[in-house]
Amino acid sequence: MIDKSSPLPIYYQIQEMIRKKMNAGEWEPGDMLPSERIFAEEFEVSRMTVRQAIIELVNEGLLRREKGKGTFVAEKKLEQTLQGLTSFTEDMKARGFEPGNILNYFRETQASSDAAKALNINENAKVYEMQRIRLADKEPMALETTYINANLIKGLTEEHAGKSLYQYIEKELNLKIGFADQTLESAVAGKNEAVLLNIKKGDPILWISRLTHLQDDTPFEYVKSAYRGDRYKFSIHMPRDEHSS
Amino acid sequence: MIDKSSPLPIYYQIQEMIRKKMNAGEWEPGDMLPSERIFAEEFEVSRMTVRQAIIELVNEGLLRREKGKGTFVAEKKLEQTLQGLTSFTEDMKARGFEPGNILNYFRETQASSDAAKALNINENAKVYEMQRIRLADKEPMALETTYINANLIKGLTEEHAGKSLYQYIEKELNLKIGFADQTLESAVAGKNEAVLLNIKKGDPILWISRLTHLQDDTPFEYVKSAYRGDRYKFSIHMPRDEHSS
DNA sequence: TATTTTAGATGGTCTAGACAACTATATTAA
DNA sequence: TTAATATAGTTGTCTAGACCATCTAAAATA
Repeated sequence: MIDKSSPLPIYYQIQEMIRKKMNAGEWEPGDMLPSERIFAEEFEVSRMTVRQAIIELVNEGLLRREKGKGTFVAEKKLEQTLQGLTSFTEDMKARGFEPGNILNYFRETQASSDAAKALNINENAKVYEMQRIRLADKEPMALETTYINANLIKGLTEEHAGKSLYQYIEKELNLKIGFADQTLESAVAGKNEAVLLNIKKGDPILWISRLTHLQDDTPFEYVKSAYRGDRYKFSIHMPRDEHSS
Repeated sequence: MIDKSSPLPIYYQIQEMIRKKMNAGEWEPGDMLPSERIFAEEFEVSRMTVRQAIIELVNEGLLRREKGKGTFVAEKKLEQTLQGLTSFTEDMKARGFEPGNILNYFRETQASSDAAKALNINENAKVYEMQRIRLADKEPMALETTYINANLIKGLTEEHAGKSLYQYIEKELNLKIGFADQTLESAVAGKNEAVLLNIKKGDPILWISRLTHLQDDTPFEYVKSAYRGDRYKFSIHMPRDEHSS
């Protein structure tokens, strides 16, 4: 497993081995890894070398160590980052609301003009399109329309509307999600939004558009959400770099 | 300098020592630090212990190492973060507008109710309060009201309204800026905003509130901005963690 | 039975070296 | 003078231990 004559550092080889086992699902979140001493014995290396491998993975957030207990596979960052930042469900829970959904429609269709532009595809290219009313404590909070590039994300069904789309993409399709760009702008409700959100025409709404990309920068999902201005505030924390004098 | 009998780990003490010297300006960006062996000899500790201190500082971005050459103080990232993210001037330049200001007033007064609440001070505590109309290509873009805790940030004058407040705080007062929390919400313009922003009553506006904190978590600045909904979109990039399987 | 003690396992810190890889400088040979 | 070579100094990697602090579970005790 470990090649001591390789030009690759031993600690690096151990790192890669651990990464692989985690990716293969052999070690799952919460699982305890063999102790440093066991690793050292197994690979016939010094414990410090094992530690060097593990410390880096801990810094990356892949592993978690607890003194006196052991080293564990960390919970997936998946939920913490994009998921946490973009999931309506998580957002509402964090605000103390009970999230809910009403699916207006789910269909496979041709891309509309703005969706095609955002997703960087032709106007007649196939997309999945769905519209949901997002509820918080059973009262409408947002009207959300999602467009997904059907040539990239294949095999999507109405079932996925309720579950985690990102999970499906990463686990089933084995694609890596990269980043998302959002824009926020203020507007007033038109007749359509007013009816669906149970507010009056001319009431303020917050338009949030999200364009989600794969790791290779290909956009695959375009979401337009109209949040009720009377119920929703968008919050953002901007940390200063730790290292700045 | 290093207390081996201290309960604080030696590597941690070395870290703190290095941090202090950098903050004190004794070691400036680009400077080469004493080599690991020199440190080890000076403190009479093992070189591995010195390395543990340095490696963490490198991970934090404070130091930079080059094999065969040495360890150096990294360039600082001052302007990149908060400054870039919160400065109207920078924001407008990036959007291709020519930024401008009209100062409506600057005064030292007692904190209003919501400002006091945000800044976590008494309602009769002294604050600097200023209101500016922010222009983009000579046309109103936002109406901005700023409240600053006058007991924390002393000696502010009308002069500072046009210049960089953060620069003054960090360079002159020697305080460290920590982070900022922003909230965005949609609303419609009242009579006052409509007049000052040259729009109609009932037109959409985007309220952006920012609460800026010092490094010790003390809030010192509260800014309420009303952006014209027809001119302004707020953008945010959400990178996925590099390390996620 | 319930509580306390103890033993064993874990990660956290540290040592006093070693050799490899890389960089810059000084020396030597063409 | 120029090019090749040695040298010294740097970080990178690694060893084979050591002791400490914390946690868990088994064993001893009340």
